[in-house]
Amino acid sequence: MKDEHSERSETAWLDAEEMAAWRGLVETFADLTAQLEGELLAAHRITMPEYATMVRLSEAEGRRLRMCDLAMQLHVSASGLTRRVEDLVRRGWVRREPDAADRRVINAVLTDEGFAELERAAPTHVDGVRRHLFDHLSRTQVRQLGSILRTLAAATESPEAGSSAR
Amino acid sequence: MKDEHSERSETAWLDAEEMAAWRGLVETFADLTAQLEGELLAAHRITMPEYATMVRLSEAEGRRLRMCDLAMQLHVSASGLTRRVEDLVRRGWVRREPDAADRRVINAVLTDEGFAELERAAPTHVDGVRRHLFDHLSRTQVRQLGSILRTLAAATESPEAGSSAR
DNA sequence: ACAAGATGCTTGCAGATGCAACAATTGCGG
DNA sequence: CCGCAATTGTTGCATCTGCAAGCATCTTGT
Repeated sequence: MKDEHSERSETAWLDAEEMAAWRGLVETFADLTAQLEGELLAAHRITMPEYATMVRLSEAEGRRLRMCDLAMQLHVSASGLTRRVEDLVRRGWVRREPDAADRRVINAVLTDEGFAELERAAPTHVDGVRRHLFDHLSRTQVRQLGSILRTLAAATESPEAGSSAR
Repeated sequence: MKDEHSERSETAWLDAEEMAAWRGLVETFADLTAQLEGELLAAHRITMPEYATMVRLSEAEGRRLRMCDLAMQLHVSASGLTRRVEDLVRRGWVRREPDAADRRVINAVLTDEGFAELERAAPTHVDGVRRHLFDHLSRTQVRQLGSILRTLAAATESPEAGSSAR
């Protein structure tokens, strides 16, 4: 498969439809996140990374997560998370607790203040997502988008056949 | 349409389908860009921002763009672009030329070496996009995605009616 | 039980980026 | 024609992030 575009010097270019879709995706996503980031920052002085961090903690069992698990979920390096949590601790929204079972581990725990802050900020974010994204899409389009994303998620997690390099 | 979630003080939460779509979008896009960035870096020692910069220049009239216009297209600050171009100049891929008509202006010009490098790197990027994105989607899905993105682009650029806050 | 390797976290350092301040140039109103 | 605001770009400073190194702790093989 994919043999018809054996790349000579000429690359297997994306056709017009794919190109437009790709460009649009990058552009749209950039705009969208910039908007959301701006609104959240203006209304609550919270950055998106901070928000995402608190969201993950709020959803975790006991509102707590090991640093390494949290880093994994947030797609950031361990060192990056250390500093981010440092900051959240300084603001009183997160507490650091050593783990009883494994003394290497530090648990990041969302404080009551952090949870309250998150409850205040969430509407801004959710409204932003709705206003900038879903309000413009039909029910059908939302379903289609969901289907597309599920397809991609499935493809990514499975053995990703198709890559010749492994 | 969609009037059932009139937001009172209670936030209009995203329903399960919207929530999944939003999360999936963020997650998928992050994975995708990380992959592409990694592949481009491994194969050509070029970062995505560098690549995007050269692409924009290559598409411009005379392969040149005023710094401010380029910054706009790339969604970066003027200062950020100054440093990025600095680096590309150091690598011989971009040249800086004062503008004859407006002496405040510096034109960033893609050099022949830069263009050649871009021609070498583009296949890696394009293949990545195909492999990680379009190969997993049906023709119909690509069309749907394109349609969704066009809808959003149109909504973003027009007076964005629907926002109660302005 | 012990040594070696794996795992979890932090810290030093470097790179990328934005904002504010600044300099140079242009354009516009009177 | 003059002066002042707007535009264009660069530099200083702060922030965020990742990688590599280092330390502490856990796990595994023998």
